[in-house]
Amino acid sequence: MANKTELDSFLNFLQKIQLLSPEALEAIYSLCGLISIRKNQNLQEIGQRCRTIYFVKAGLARIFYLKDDNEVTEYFAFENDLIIRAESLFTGKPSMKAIQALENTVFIGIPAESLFSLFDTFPEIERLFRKIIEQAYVATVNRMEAIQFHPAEERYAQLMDEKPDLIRRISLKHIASYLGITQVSLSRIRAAIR
Amino acid sequence: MANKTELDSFLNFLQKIQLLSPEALEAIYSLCGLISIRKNQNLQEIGQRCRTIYFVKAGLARIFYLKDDNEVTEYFAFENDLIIRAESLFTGKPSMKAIQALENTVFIGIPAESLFSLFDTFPEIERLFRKIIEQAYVATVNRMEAIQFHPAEERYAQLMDEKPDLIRRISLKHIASYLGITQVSLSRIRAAIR
DNA sequence: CTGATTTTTTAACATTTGTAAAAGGATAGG
DNA sequence: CCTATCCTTTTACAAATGTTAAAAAATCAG
Repeated sequence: MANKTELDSFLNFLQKIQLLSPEALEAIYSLCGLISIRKNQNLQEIGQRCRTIYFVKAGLARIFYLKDDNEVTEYFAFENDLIIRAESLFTGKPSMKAIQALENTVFIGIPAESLFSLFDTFPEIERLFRKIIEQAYVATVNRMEAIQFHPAEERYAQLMDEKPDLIRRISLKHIASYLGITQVSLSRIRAAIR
Repeated sequence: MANKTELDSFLNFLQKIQLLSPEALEAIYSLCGLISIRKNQNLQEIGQRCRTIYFVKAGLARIFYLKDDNEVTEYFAFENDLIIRAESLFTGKPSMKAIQALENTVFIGIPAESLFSLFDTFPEIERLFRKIIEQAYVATVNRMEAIQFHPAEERYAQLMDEKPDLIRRISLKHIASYLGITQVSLSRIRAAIR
């Protein structure tokens, strides 16, 4: 198990979403574990049922899946981001998605079942979790809108504007698949705005 | 306020997601109201802050927004579907989206603030709501995947397969915008598979 | 029923994005 | 330092979808 200072960033992250009593914090704390994964290794493989909620303490990771033998990046998680394979966690089905470290990465992991069982004792933890999902839901609806109605060039410009880190730390092929375009197409876009 | 039989379908819908105590059901029941909207009229206008959660008791409705003066349909709600402008409800910002009745429609409405304030007394209602959002979130992630990586023709075929009702009850221009393509493009697709 | 309005289809052309293959750069391990 | 590998760009061409306009079909109101 991790010691308390190692979990500071995570517990702070949670407190900003929903203030928690010392008891609830302690209960969450006691479930947390640290997992280190080397660059390019997978934290979770495709086909596994997702039973853990992760938080990136340091490093960088992504969720990806295979579409016709091509890797498609669904999500990037930087330091202090949650990373959850929700389609599996909420449905109980095996996940068709993998979690991969794009740099040497330290994750904080919480077993989902243990966390969920805290909901009965600590409604405030269920509330925290509800708010997390609400935020993720709104973000996803907005991203869907972008993919549907903004040309790839705009989406690239916006992404670079919001997260200039991406281009420094993530290979362009991953960024392309995240944007829903091919690498060739992204190259063209980059050439056009140069 | 509505009488109990009028709310049966709604309360049944909720019970299937999360079993509720009689007290919790009664608390929800007492907040519900019925609203009838004629075909092509808006239940909620663009620019209003969303403060109500709706359920379609009878009829058919959609959420849409304007993109360069064109109406884009984000969501269709048939009988026994929830219809919520989440981006506004969860953020408190004015909604850029309208709710419109596509047929004469009877909605059940619950003031969101009143419902949310039940969360403190009835954790089971917060749980219900958490599960509703989880389902919506997973559905949205899947839809995003479809839009990103399945050609329009496949998406149309799948939609017709899952909800054959759509084509009978909804105009093709609305379906086209829901699929993220132009009406002309949808016409071509329909001509191709004929 | 009839004319007006709306919806859907068709056509021609432009633009965007994809595919495949090759070349150029960068990087890591020996 | 050198080679092998991976990443990125470029090129040429194909396919999908958008744009505009007009015709055809369906729907609606009087």
